[in-house]
Amino acid sequence: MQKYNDSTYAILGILTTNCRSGYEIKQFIDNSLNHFWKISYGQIYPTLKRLEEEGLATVQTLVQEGKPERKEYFLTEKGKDVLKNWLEQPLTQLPVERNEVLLKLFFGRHQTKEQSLYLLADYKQKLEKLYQTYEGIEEGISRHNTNHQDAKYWLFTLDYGKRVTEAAIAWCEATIKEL
Amino acid sequence: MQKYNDSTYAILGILTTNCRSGYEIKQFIDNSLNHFWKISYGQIYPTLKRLEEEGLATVQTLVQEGKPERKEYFLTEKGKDVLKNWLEQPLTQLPVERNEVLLKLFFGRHQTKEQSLYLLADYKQKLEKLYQTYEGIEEGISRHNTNHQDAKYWLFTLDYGKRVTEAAIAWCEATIKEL
DNA sequence: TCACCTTATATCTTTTTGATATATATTATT
DNA sequence: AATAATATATATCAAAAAGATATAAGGTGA
Repeated sequence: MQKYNDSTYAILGILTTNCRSGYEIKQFIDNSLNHFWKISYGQIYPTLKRLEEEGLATVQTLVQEGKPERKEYFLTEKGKDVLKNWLEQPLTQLPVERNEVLLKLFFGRHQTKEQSLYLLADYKQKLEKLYQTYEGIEEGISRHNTNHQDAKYWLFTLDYGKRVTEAAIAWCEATIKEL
Repeated sequence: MQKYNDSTYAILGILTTNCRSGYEIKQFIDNSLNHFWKISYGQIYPTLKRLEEEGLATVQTLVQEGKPERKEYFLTEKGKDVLKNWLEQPLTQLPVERNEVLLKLFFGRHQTKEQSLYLLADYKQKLEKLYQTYEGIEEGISRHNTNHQDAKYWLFTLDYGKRVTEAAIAWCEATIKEL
């Protein structure tokens, strides 16, 4: 069987919700997947094209008045199978993080203490804001989508974001003290 | 002043330690930066070339017998300035994570409960192994490099890794229970 | 001694990102 | 009312980064 990258599977998964066009998929990603999987248009459009070429999805082109034309994609049985199959595989690699703060702190010897402290305080503040964002989304889901079939799983991923962010905030505090 | 990306600054920083060639830099990254900043050869070599072209570093080519020739890079004053200047700037973006497990769990509705449980158990196990790796590196630094000027900062970044990993492990446990 | 693995160095291809393009609709400002 | 700015909707393209492959030598085990 052909091999696809994880972003392709993410798009397959999103097509099981009612997002059909590249634009809609991008919206969905930005709203729901953003904290653990970002995808740009430059990936989405070529991927959709490939899905169609390889029979994992079908397209329908809609000519809309006043708007650019819109291509709607629908999963085929084969597409659903490929998604299911991927879901069954255990993960191949641990998550990768790129952390600019750690990178700067790593070379902290070339900074003054004040600079390092400022760096950490600023980071902490941004993390706290992020945490609040998570809480907001969580509340939104709990309020409006409680009976959505996917809601349960969405909340799990948010909980992950909250816990990890919380740990990072605690690290900031501890490191500020130790500096 | 020219703009550079963060990997360039990472390489500038590494050149302040005694790593001089592309190969050595890669080793250093894999050993010390890996958990928050991965860089491939495909970035390192072009970056070194550019550093030289723009006067941030100088090169010396050594012909070695029995081995490919080796280019050694040395930071110039300008290079040191550019690094210092970057260290002073606050962070521009929060760290980005790509988490395959969350991606799969997000589409958990298409899985059986057993599959999700297995996914989480497997993830948890990998995280625990990672945690142990951090502890190992931490011990190594504490034992051999306590008086290295950079050691303190290296330990901070490791502490971050440990705390965040710990939080992720706790999330696995909680989610397994809730499923 | 041959096959395989590791070290050391570097390049090339594919993926991904980030920026730009186009066209219309809507809202805000002078 | 005219103009400007912003948002929606769609898509492509150039540049950066990751991952795979290349080369050359040395070491190791059967």
